[in-house]
Amino acid sequence: MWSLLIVRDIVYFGKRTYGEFLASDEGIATNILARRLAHLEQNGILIKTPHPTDRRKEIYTLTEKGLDLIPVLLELANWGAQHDPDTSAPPEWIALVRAERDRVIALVRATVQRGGSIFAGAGSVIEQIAQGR
Amino acid sequence: MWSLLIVRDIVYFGKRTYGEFLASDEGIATNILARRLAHLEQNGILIKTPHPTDRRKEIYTLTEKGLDLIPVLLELANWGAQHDPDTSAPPEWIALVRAERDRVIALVRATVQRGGSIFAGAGSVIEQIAQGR
DNA sequence: GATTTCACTTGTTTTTTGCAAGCAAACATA
DNA sequence: TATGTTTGCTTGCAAAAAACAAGTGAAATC
Repeated sequence: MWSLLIVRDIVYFGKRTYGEFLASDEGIATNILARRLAHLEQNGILIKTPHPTDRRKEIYTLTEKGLDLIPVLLELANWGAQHDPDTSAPPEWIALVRAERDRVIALVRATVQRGGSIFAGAGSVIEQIAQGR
Repeated sequence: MWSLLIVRDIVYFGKRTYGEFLASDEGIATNILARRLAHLEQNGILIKTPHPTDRRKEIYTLTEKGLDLIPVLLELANWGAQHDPDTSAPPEWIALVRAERDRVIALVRATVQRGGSIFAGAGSVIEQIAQGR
């Protein structure tokens, strides 16, 4: 029941479609991914909407309930940075979260809500932080 | 891999022995519990020490790495309080965590480190909070 | 000395996962 | 317009993991 990995992929890397989840996410099996997505949708953590131009695709978006998992994800990343030797989180990002927790949470939330992510894509959180300095 | 439930039982309810974990924890199977404990021990999240008076028992204690999971647990509880209809966390506790996060984390950490817990036993965190007011 | 408690282990069955392939609808190309 | 490709799944089947039931030995209790 590690569905939190999907939420993490959305928040950190801006993954939004079935194919994107399948491609990354440390190699999840396609039937398991389908089940987890259905499960997350049933639990009101994300919703599926048709892609505006490509009607084959579905866009998975976090609900309020899903967005509220962001603090949990940040704490987990912080823990991993402290204790997991092969963590992938950039040290300056971890330091920023520790120093300005509330502001970072609000910024991440607003960014993800409008389709952005922490690390990937234009208008990412790290990009905004870099601009604002 | 829901080993976090064991850590939660330690932090919130002061569970420390195999039998205590087995009794609560929403009915975990005994062989699975043994495997999870071994796994947590291997990963340096908890350590097993012989009980001082009863030599049949083993005491499971959180390491520094394990104690550092406390913020994650508190965030999960906060999320559950917001969105899980049948959450068991007392509202006043959740409110306290939100209002004085850093102080609560430090207090919980110190309490668990010396064998206490948030809710159970003498000298629990909620008892200390009630005293200090 | 017999019984109970405690922390496990050892089968066995049931559920979950991983892998491979397939499928229909929608798009892209020619 | 015909053909091939992409996309989001589903379907069988083997492998791994979990739940269930019972047992074991050491240490405590009676």
